[in-house]
Parts: sequence; structure tokens; C-alpha cells
Amino acid sequence: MAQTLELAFKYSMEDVLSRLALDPLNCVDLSNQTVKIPIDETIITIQSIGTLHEPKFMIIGLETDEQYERVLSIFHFNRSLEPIHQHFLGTNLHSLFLKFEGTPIITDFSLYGNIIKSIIHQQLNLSFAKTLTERFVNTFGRSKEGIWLHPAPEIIANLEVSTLREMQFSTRKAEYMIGISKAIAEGNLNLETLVSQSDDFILSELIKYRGIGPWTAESFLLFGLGRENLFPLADVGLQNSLKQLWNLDRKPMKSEIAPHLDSWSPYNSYAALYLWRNIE
DNA sequence: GACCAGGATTGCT
DNA sequence: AGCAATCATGGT
Repeated sequence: MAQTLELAFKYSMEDVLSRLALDPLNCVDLSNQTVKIPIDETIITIQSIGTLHEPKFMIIGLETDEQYERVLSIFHFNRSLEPIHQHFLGTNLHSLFLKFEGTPIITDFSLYGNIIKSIIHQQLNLSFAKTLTERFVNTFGRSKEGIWLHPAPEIIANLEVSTLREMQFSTRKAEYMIGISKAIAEGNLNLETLVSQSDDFILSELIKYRGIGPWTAESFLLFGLGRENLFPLADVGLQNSLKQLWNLDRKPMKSEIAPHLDSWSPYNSYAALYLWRNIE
């Protein structure tokens, strides 16, 4: 079953696809402006057949209304970017929002995958983190219609630290990943039910677990749930982006960034996204 | 061969 | 409460 969708606000699918293509686990075809994504057990294809000013899409493979709603939510098709764009034109980030106009927050397809990915990315350069993520999914996940899916938490919960260690994960990362997978597998932690809670509640809940600090919890809110008002001050990528934007000879301290958050609020997540985008 | 990377924890003052 | 050491290893 296929259907078309037109948006009434500027939306850059070109930017979305090139950003998704940075992750080798995603199934992006830039020449056909297409991406395939897993929604539970169903593979959905989204094809861009419009432009920035007149965004239009073919959505192929839908089986239920719930899947359609998930697609709208993941790709930010269901809420306009216009108020956000207007908001930032009145801030010190206006040049970035002109440069990347129509760039939405895309949420990850799997909440568990989001946590795993964040733990892998902690303190590692992007390219090595990418290698580890790919190795992890290829080893423990499964492939469906050419798409690699994250393994079930139960599989990781039963691994030995040494198994991950052999795959060049640090002992600590291995402990973190197995620990959080156990909590999920045993039912102590249910990521899906956190969706209805406030940002602060989710932060405090996730940080209880070993291996999840402020950066990982904020990343879950931002890229897992698509919450709009997060700015991970601990992120070196954001620090480096601001260093470049503000022409500093060093990375800005958290105390130098914090005063700007009020002017970017309630859309701090977009400030972060556009800053990341500017140094990719 | 340092030093840094989409940090977090532990152990010390 | 706050700082330093520690972690593994690829990239620069």
C-alpha cells in the first residue's frame, strides 16, 4: 500500500537523507531520494518526490494507521518547522537557520538502539564509534530486506563482557551495555513507557543506570523521543561548533554557553542540531 | 608520539 | 562538592 503526502511548510528531505546516510546502518539511496526504515517488523520506504519549498513524499509498505503515525512522528512530518525557523531568525543563530532551512529533528527508529548507540559513542571519535556500532549490529542483530535491525535486549543481556571486549569494546562499555540490556530484559526499565513522562523525570530515571550520564540521557530525549528543548552542554561537538561560529581560539566553557539557552528556548534541540550540522 | 574523541565512573581530597 | 585518573583505540 502506497500513499502520497504533501507538507505545507518548508522541509529539506535532501538534508535528512544525507544525514541518515552518515550512518552505515541506514538504508539510504541518494540517487533515488529514498530511505527504507524498519517500523517494528515492517519495512517502510519513504521517497522524496518534491522540493524544499514544496515537499512531497511517497510512503510505501504501510500496513496500519499506527505505522503511518510513526512515520509522521519520526520524520517530523506532523508539525511545522516554520515557527521554529522564525524564532531563530531573531537570535544569534540566524545564519545557521538560513543555511539549513527546513532541517527537522529525525528520531531514531528504536529507543533501545538509541541507548546502545549513545553508549558506544561516549568519548569516541565518530568514525571508530561507527565501526563499533556496525560491528555490534552485524554480530548480534539481524538483517531484514537489506536492513540491519538492533538485537533484542535479551540477547545482549546474556553476553559475557569478554565477548564484547574481543570486539574492541572497552570493559566499561561492555559492562554498561550488558547492564542496561539486563534492566530492560528483566522489565525493570521500560523505555517505551517513558514517552509520557516529562524531560526531567526521564533524565533522573535514566541516570540511575550505570553507564548513562547526562549526555546519554539528553541524547535519548533529543534523538530517541524528539524532545525539542535539550542542549547537551557536555557535548564536545557542540563546543567545537560554537568555537568556530564565535571565532574563539578555544572551546567555550559551559558557563559561556548557558546564558544563550534562554534565547534559544523552547527550541534548544534545534539549536544543537543546526550547530552539529554546521561542522559535519 | 602526543593528544583528542558526540562521556561516565571511581576514588581521592 | 569538586577534581584527577582511568578507560580502549582510531584519527589527526
